[in-house]
Parts: sequence; C-alpha cells; structure tokens
Amino acid sequence: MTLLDPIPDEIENRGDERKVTKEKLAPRSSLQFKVGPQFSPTTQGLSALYSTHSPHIPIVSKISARIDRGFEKEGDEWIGYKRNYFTLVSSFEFPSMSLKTFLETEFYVVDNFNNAVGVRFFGLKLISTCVEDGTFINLVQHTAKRDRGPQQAPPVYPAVPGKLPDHETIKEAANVRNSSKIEKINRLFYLSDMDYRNGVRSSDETNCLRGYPTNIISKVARYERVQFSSSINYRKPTSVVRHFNLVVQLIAHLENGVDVVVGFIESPSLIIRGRSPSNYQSSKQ
DNA sequence: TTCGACACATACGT
DNA sequence: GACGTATGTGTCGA
Repeated sequence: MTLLDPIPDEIENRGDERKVTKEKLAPRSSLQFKVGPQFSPTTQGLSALYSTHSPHIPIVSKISARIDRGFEKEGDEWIGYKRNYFTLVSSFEFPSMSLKTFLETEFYVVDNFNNAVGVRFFGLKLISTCVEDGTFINLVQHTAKRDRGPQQAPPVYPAVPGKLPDHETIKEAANVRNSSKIEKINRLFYLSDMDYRNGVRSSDETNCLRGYPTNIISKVARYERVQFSSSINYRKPTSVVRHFNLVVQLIAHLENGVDVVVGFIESPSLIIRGRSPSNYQSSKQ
C-alpha cells in the first residue's frame, strides 16, 4: 500500500465497528484480494468409489476450496459484483491414502447394475446454481486481456490429490510474468518432475495416471478472472434478489465416458450485485 | 433497465 | 523509477 491509497475501512474504522464508510479500492490494489465465505464440508456423491487396494471399503473424498478475491461480507450476507472478477482455488484429498498410494492405485465406481466401472481420471469442476430454483448459472472466465481476449466457461481440471495453497500465495501468484516465478508457481499447482523423482511417483507403478487426458495434471485447480455470466438477470424482475451457490465438484471420468460426481462442496448463499448504478457508491443518495 | 463496447484511472510486476 | 499491464468502474447508445 502506498501513501496515496485511500485508507481502507478495516484500518480507518479500527476500534469503531459502527462507522462504515465504504472507501473505493483501486482496481489493482492488493486489498482487492479478500478471503471469501467458507465452503461446506464435503458431501459424498451418490456412486461410491472403490480402489483395487481395498475393494470393499468405499473411499471418502475431502474437497477444499477458498475464494481469494471478489466476495465481501456485508452484515450476514456475502456480496459479489457481476462486473468484477472472483478467484477461487480448490483441491481434493482422499484422507485414507497418500499421494504415493493414490498414484499406485486404480479406482472404480459401482453402477446401478452392480457393475464396476473403472475411473480414467479425476477432475475438479466449478459450477454455480441458483439457490431459489436450483438452476445452473453460467460462469465465464476471461484472460488478463479481458475484452481483447477470448472467454470460456471455467474448465474441468484433471487433478490428483493436493493441498490448498494459502491466501497470500494465491495473491502473489496472480499476474506473474517472471519465468522463474512462474516455474515455482507451476510446481505448486501442477504435478511436476519433482513429484515424480521424490519417489512419490515410481515410473511403472503409476497405474492411476494412465487414463489422464493430458500430461498437465493439477494438484490445485485455480480459477481466476471468473465472472457470473452477464445474462444472469435476463428477464428477471429487479425486485426479487436472487442468491447463488458456487459449487466445486470432484468428478470421476469413467472408462465408459460418463462423468460421476464423487463429492462436492458448496459456498453459502451469495448475492451478486448487477450493473445498476444503485449498486455503486457513485450513485450518491 | 440491461447489456456490449469503449474509456479512464491507477497500483502492480518487471 | 519508467513502462506496460490488469482490472474496478464510469459512460454511451441500442
């Protein structure tokens, strides 16, 4: 923070919780990074997951996620702005096994007809739903070029178990161009040669990785520059405030081509403020 | 009112 | 410390 920065609320109002003067933060202020709401504990999916190591014990998954930019608590509610980016990171673990064991294991789920279907790979997926009617809400992701670059839906990250980096790390990893920094960051987010050589991965016994669709395999799924689709308010009365959940799913892509949800976590109810000037402080009452 | 497009401003990374 | 970037938001016009 420089001397020219507006004084953020948290400092200006220290020791006086009653006074709330929303100072506007500069677009690139590092204070735009804030930890968002906690996600629910992991809900296990409907189809149980098993491994060749212990064929009769269902495997429990534990998914973690954190919002690092774009949501702020106001009173009891978590607020985001449709025009602004949010950042979310996610990872998963099977608490009963190490990464090494994971890589040496093959997985399968049992379908409705009691057939075992092999898992090709696991993936982390980010979606949003409307709290009121359960519908799916489109999310879009920009590049750093924003309007001058392409947009796409947030991708599924083929992933292996990993630990969530802390908030400060995510903040520092944003907009890095220096190649040695990029390499360091990549080692955090992707399964790397280091992971292989550490004996974590022993070349011929990595059964688990054979089915992965690329050799770029995440340990942590990082979603930056995500926004709610601009059309979320299409023909919706402004009078009724809609709420949304962000949901992270751990999916298993099966050998028969089907994706099943192994587990998921979700954010609490979120409010997304639209573009109406009334949602911005420049609309002085 | 809402949206896409364009514009401006300003802290950040190198 | 200059220079190019990234991103919140102001504005215009359909």
